[in-house]
Amino acid sequence: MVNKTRSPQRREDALSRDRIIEAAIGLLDSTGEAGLTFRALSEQLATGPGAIYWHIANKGELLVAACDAVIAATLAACADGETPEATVRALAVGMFDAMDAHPWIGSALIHAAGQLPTVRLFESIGQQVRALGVPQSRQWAAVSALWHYILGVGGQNAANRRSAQAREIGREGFLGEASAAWAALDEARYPFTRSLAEQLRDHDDRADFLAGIDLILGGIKAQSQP
Amino acid sequence: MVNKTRSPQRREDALSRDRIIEAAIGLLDSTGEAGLTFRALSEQLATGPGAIYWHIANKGELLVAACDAVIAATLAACADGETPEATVRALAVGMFDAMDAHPWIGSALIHAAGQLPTVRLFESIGQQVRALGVPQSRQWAAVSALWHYILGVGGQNAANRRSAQAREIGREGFLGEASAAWAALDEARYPFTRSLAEQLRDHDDRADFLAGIDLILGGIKAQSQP
DNA sequence: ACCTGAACACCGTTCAAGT
DNA sequence: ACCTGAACACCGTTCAAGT
Repeated sequence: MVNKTRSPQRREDALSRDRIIEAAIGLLDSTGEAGLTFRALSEQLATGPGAIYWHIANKGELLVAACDAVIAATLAACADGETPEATVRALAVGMFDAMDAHPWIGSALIHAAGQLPTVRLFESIGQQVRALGVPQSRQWAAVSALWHYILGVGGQNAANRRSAQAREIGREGFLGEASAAWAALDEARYPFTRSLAEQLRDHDDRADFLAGIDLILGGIKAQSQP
Repeated sequence: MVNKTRSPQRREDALSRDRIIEAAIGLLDSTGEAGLTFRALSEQLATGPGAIYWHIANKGELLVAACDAVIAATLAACADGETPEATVRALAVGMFDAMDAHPWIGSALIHAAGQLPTVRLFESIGQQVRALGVPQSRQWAAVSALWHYILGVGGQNAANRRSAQAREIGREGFLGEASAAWAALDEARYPFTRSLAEQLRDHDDRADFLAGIDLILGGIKAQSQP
């Protein structure tokens, strides 16, 4: 009759690392990076700010843990494609959608350099690059290009979101303003940017992201068979 | 005898937007992003924290302005190469070195989404992509890929620097630890990352960065002549 | 016009004290 | 073992008061 497993029978509402991370993700999603404070978090968990420190060392660790929970779930949900290329695309799209649903992931990933969530992602990309048949000596460059590109897009999208949110305009309003600003640039100094003003307003983030992935995949292929 | 230009004859040590930005850059370089506070800055300028607000709206604007000063100087110093490809490489290397000398630039650029410094960089890349002969319909994707890649590397390098600085180990110490961590990963779950542990320790950031640029340039060329 | 510096409303984090 | 919440040492920003 004695329960040998030492799973403690806690009150339903007991604090735990996982419950804290879950609440942190919710707070980050709903109020953005600036909205995650130990006071707001502890209020949501019906406790004091100090309680959280029993389970988590500091805010940095909390952010990395929240990021890792999302990344792990995202990578696990990415189905393998028919070809390595298709799998890379599925992985990239999965990451894009995760960063779109959780705009704080981009900057969290950058701050988590070298830690668990980045290793997960690096490994997933690396396995597919291997599967593509890229020779050893060029694997590093190939993974690095895909990796930095994905992080760059994530960071940029997150910044755009934050900017739009701060000024209480939606995606359309943000793109409209940015497009107008580009159109108003000095023709002599900014001819290229100016010419893309319209394209900026109408572009599709997701499709453009994938186009970039394909471009890099094309570069990888071109290197292998010159 | 009357001086019609209204350039005021200020005391040498009068505050100005430019002097504030200059001091901010110095503080960011020497103490990192966390070291830039209005108190530290005003102390360095021998004034009170409130004085700065007469010249600059808030901290965000200060960071963008500091970033813009560095970017403008960097782009101006990039010499044109013999070919568009060479110019893209010169531009990329210039940005890499700037981000290496001022590790805070990476995250500042990401936060400055859509503002002056990013427009400058976008324009510079765009003009070279045009010069490469990329057709209109593919210019956006090409610029976007280079752009996000450069930002991604900048953000990542900045994070690595900050991490190394926080733990008071140098670049070698940081890479040594990271390499050891990769080598200690579970072979079954992280075969790719594990296999690159040694390469991580010995790699050359700058050369790898350029390899990525070349890979993307290769992808752009491959798209144009399939 | 430009600067001063105290004051306000926040932070992350610590820690004695409780259960 | 786990939680409480007051307290500490900071922030960015404001603003009456000065020159």
